[in-house]
Amino acid sequence: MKHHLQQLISTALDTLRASGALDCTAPDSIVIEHTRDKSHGDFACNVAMLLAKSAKRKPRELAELIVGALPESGKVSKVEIAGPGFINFFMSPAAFTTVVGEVLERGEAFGRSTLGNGKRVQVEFVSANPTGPLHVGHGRGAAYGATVADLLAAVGFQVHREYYVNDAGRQMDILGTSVWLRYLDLCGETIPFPVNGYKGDYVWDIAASLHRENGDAFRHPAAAVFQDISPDEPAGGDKEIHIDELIARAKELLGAASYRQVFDLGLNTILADIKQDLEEFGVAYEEWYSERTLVESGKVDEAIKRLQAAGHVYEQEGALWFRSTAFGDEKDRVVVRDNGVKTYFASDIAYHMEKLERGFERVIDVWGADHHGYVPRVKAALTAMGDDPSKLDVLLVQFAILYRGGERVQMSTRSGSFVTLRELRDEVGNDAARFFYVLRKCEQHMDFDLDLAKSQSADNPVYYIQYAHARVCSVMRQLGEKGLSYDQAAGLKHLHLLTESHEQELIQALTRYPEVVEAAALSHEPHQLAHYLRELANGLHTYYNAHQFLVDDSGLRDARLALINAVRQVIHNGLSLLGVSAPESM
RNA sequence: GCGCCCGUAGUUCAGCUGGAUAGAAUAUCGGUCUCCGACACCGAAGGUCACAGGUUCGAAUCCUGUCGGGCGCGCCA
Repeated sequence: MKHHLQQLISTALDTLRASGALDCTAPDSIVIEHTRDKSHGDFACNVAMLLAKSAKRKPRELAELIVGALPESGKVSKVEIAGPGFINFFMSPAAFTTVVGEVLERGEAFGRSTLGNGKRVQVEFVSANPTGPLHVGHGRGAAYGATVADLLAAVGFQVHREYYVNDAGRQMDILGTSVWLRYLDLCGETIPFPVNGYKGDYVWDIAASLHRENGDAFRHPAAAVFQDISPDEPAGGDKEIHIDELIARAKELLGAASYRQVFDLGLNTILADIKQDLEEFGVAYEEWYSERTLVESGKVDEAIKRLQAAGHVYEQEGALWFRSTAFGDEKDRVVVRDNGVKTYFASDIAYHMEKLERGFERVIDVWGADHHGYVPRVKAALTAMGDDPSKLDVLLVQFAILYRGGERVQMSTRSGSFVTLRELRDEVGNDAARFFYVLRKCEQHMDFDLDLAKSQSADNPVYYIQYAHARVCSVMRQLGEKGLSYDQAAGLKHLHLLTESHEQELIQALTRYPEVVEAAALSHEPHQLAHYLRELANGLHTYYNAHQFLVDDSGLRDARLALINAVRQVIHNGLSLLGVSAPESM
């Protein structure tokens, strides 16, 4: 509908310019808005006010010209000029009612479009280090990223969902070493566990399975493990040095092959858990991209060479630095440490370089907001290598704060007392979790009320929307029980009988759905869809309370049932994009 | 100290990227089932859009400053 009006205005402007009646610059885009007040018609356009200056005309005068040049349209019943120069469109009722048939005919495809033209977009999200189970912070990134990806796919982009697996690097070494130390403990050694080690119960579990399958094969006396190791923090030492020395000792005592075996058990166990967790959450990926593969394929060295060749790398104090300040970063960044180890940032540069090499026209990263400081340096690296940094969109997701019984749930990664995504899903269910996570703009700090999310009451927006869907299904069941029939084709022929204001409002809401999906996708704002669905559900409940659907007049009955079935379909489609189920009864 | 995000009804949040009288939900108060599911509906009340300037036909929205909250500023990942 909006697109249709844009066409009309655009044609009118072309006509005026061609005839010389108007001399002005072309507008960047023609904005058609839904009016807030129905006395202003159904849609309004502000183009006359925007062009007034360059056309050197008064807005209202310009509006007159445009309206005079508008081509005929069967969908428009009246056009008015109002206020400072708004062009208000009143649509004919028939322009809206055709949507009912469209929804029923297209079914699950209604709302989908080819707007994206098959352009390849990569969406990378979650990408949590496989050093432990996902927690509720990752959950928001998962729900948000999955929904953004699904929305983009719905409007015609070819979407590649990807999880970057940090299976190389120091944190993973710390995990592997933690597993080994717990294993030694299970072997009967007395092990003072490092402050910087991973202390979660899952590390014990992995160590236990290592011990179960290998007996004492990896056992070394505690004395040998800790001989000449610098003291840990409680003993007055540096916890970072302490853990690094323990990692080196593990590699030395175990040898490369055994160390890798312990390391991989930890990695694979946790990664399998993460994959299962996400799958149960309705989050699927096209690819799990391994950092280790990236390193082993030589991509990291290649990226550093490219920076070097471009003259943006220098050596200082034994380390290799990338001059990111030349591209707007706050300070230069190390890519190779003085001990020869490449930094995480180095693989990140290589990873993003490689993403663009794969030919994606858009690359979207969903990051936790605590990583916002990394945006300038990654973009700087792309610029330095001669890539186009504007192809990369980094979407920052704020953390959610959980509330239970009105009290803030305390979480601390340090003490290991974080709430896992799995615990959240078990407590409130997948549907509520998916919905609540995307109910707010991603850059908004969010309060997640656990009690509300699990309450099966009107207060809970998930149940409210799902109930609207179930309610339509229930009416259709009643239809059969009462021995009445429903003829969809006849219903579509009698849509003109739907003259009640509730019916008109519902029909107009249906016409908005494709616009909402499009806007939500392009602006990466799933909350727009969530809010829309709530309004649509409200429209249905209101209608239900005001009118009887199963009336004796078969024409009217068919028309009403066609309408509510169309509403049911749109609720189903919308919830499905959000990863939420649409039950037939509750 | 510097940088990024945020500040809208008692509370949680929208506000279609600068438009017409700032909207929902929730909480509070008052109504509605002999009726397709009351897991619902209707109504009332609730605001100096943090504050102060500026930009223009027009600002919650854009620019500057102040105040308040969150996060980030490693040869960690």
